[in-house]
Amino acid sequence: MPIPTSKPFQKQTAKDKAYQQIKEWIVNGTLMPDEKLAEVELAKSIAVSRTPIREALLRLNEEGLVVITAGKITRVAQIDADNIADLFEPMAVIEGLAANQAASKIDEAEFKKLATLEKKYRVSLNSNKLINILKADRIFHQQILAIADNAYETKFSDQLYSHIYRYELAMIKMLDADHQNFKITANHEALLKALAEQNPVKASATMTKDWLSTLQKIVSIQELTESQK
Amino acid sequence: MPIPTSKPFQKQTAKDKAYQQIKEWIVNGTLMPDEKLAEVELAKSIAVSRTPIREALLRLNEEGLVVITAGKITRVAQIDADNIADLFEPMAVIEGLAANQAASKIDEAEFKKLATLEKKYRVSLNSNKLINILKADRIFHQQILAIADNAYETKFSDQLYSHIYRYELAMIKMLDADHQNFKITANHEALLKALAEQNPVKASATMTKDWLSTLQKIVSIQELTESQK
DNA sequence: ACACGTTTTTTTGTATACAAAATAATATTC
DNA sequence: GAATATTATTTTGTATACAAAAAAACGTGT
Repeated sequence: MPIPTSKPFQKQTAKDKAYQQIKEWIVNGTLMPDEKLAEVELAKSIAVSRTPIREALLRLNEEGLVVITAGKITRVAQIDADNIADLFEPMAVIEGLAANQAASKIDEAEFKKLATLEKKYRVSLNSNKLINILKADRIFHQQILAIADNAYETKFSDQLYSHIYRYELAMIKMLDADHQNFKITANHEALLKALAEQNPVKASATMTKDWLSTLQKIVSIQELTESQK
Repeated sequence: MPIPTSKPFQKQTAKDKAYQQIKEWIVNGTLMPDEKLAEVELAKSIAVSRTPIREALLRLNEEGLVVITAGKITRVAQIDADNIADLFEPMAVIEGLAANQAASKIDEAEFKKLATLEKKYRVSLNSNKLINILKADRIFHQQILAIADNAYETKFSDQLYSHIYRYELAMIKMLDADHQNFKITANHEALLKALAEQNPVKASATMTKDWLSTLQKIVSIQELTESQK
C-alpha cells in the first residue's frame, strides 16, 4: 500500500464552515460593524443549525470580532479606528520576537522558501491592487512565524492580524475613490538580510520597526482624511 | 432614585460556571494532563447540560488547556515542560510592552495602588506558601496590564499565565517534598522605580528581564531534578 | 406627534434527541 | 494465547425543543 501523502483527512465540520464564513463576512465588510447577528438567520444562510453557528460566534467573540453580551443581541464588533495602535504595538513586539527566534534557528531550506516569498512580495508591489500586496506581505510574515515555531505567538499574531486586515480593507474602501495610490508597503529586504546573517537582534529590530512604521503611515493617512472633513 | 453603585448585574451563565470550574480543575491538577473529558460526565458533575459544557470546552480548547480533535475523544492538554520557554518568551515581550506603556501613562492614583500591591507582594515573600507569593506577584503584574490598558495584551498575558501557573503548580507539587524552599521570586522594586520615574524603556527592560530570569530559574530547577534521576 | 405602558414577536441560553463515528468489549479464528 | 473480526457501547457533532428574557410592535392617552 502506498503511504498516504496527504495528512489524515481533517473533517470540515459545520462549526468550522460557519466560523470561516462569518469571519470572512466580518473582515471583508459584508457584515458591517455593529450589525445584528441573529443565530437563526445565520443558520439559514449558511445552511446549518443554530448549534454550529453559536459555537462559531463564541469563538469570534473570543477573538474580538463579535460582541456577545449576557442574554442580549449579538453584534459585529465595531472597528476601533481610534485605538489602532492597540493592535500594532503588540503585533510589533510579538513578531519582533518571532523574527528574533527565526533568525536563531533558520535553516537552508527555510531561508530559500522565505526568499521566494520575498520575491513574490516584490512582484506584488507592481500590482495595482493593494489587496494583493497585503496578502503577499502576510504570507511572508506567516513564514517567519512558522520558522519561529511558537504556537502561542502564531495564534496571537493571526488574531491581531484579522483585526488589522479588517481595518485596512475598510480604509481601502473608504479612500480608494480619492487616493488611487496610497501605499502601505514594507521593505522586507533588510529583514531577509538579518535572517540570512542569523542576526536575531537585527531581525527583531527590523521587524518591530516594520510594524511601527506601518502604524505611522496609517495614522498619518487617518490625520489626512480627518483634516479633509 | 439613587444611582446604582454596582455594575449592571452580570448574569453568571451556566457556560461561565462550567468554564471556570473546568479551568480550575485543569490548572490545579484535579484533572490530570491527558485525562479524558467526557461531556456527559462533566455535565453531571457540574450539574448543567451538555451544551454549556461543550461551549466551555471549546473555549478551553482555544486557550490550549484542552485538546479537541475532530470527532475524537476530548482530553486535557499535556504540560509541555520541554518547551516552557514558548510560554515565557512571548510573556516577557508582551508584559515588557505593557510596562513600557504603563510607564508612559501612569497617574498618581494608579501608582499608589501599584505601590500598595508591591508592598503586599513583599509581605507575601515571608509566607512559607509559595502559592501565596505567586498570587501576589500575579496581581501586581495584572495591575500593570490594567494601567497599560490594552485588551489584546491583557488577554494574551492571562492566557499565557494560566499555562505558566499550571506548570508552576505541578512543579511545586513534585518538588515540595525534597526542596522545601526553592524560590521563584522576583524583584519588583526596580520595576516600580522605573514606573515612578515614568521611564518606559527602563520599565520595559526590567519587566522583560524579570520574566526571563524566572524562566532561567525554572530551567535550572528542571536540570537539577533531571540530573537527580 | 410624543411619551408611556402593554402585548406580541424575537432572541438567546440551556436542555434534550438522534445519527454517525469512534472506542471498548466480546467473540472467533488460527 | 495472540491477532483479528464482530458486536456493543460511548462519545461526539448537529439538530431541535422550550422557557425566560429582551426587543420590537402596537395602542392608548395626552
